[in-house]
Amino acid sequence: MENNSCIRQKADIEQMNRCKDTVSELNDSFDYLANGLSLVGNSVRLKILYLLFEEKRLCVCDLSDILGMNISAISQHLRKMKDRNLLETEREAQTIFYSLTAEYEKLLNPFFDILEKNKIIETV
Amino acid sequence: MENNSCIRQKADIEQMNRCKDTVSELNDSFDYLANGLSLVGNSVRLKILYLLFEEKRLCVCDLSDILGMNISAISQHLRKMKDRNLLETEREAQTIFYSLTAEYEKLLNPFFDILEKNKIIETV
DNA sequence: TTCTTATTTAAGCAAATACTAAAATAAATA
DNA sequence: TATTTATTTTAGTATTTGCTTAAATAAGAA
Repeated sequence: MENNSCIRQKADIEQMNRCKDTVSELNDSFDYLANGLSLVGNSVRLKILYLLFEEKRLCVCDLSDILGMNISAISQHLRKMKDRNLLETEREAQTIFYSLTAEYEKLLNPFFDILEKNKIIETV
Repeated sequence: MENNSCIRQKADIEQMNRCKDTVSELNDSFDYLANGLSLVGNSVRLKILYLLFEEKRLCVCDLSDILGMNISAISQHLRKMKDRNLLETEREAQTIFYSLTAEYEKLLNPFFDILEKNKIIETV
């Protein structure tokens, strides 16, 4: 981090300051949002989220079977998403069902739409 | 991957098969979308995307100055996003300006809205 | 209480990611 | 043509992430 003296001759000082203000103001929001999006930006977790969107609720064991992956690996993905409030759980005897939180169901809808559209295209 | 014999007694076989079909049908779409979202799910890149949303276009050097980061680091982030079509470039003499592609400007709008709302809240 | 079923947690490792530093490209100007 | 300015690329390294294996919880059934 020595090389940030690169300021162009033509650089718009006012613009630079406006941008720096935005970044420092929103710094925590950027971190928080990026962390949430990084959870969605993994194909195993995206599959889990989409399956929960379609099926409403599933348990670790279902997901392990569907995705052909170790239960422990799935459980660790679910935990991360629950910790960040993308998912919630309800227990039914020994079985713990995971589902999308209302907030993220809504937020992720545009992406689920994209996937749904692709499904139709690929089915034709 | 030995432990996926966990199928619950109560598991809904029809549901499992439906889910497996969805996953195998959409497999490439999941990978592609997750890869795109993983790019957005990094706070440095999210900042870059939001700044480009607000300012329309910026060069590596501007971003390096605004974010207080090495030009090389920023350049590598920009390249990844350009490769995946989140960003496009236009050259003006020696300076290369980056901007959001129309597609991602639209797709990321709900997230930019969240950030904008936080900005107002934090400013009050 | 012991056994089974469903799930989580902890430890360890391999692969992926982000950053630094240095060298390479590329256009404009002297 | 040589120099400056703007940017990219390459190589190396440290951190993070995702998965495996094994041990730990937790609830219901024998």
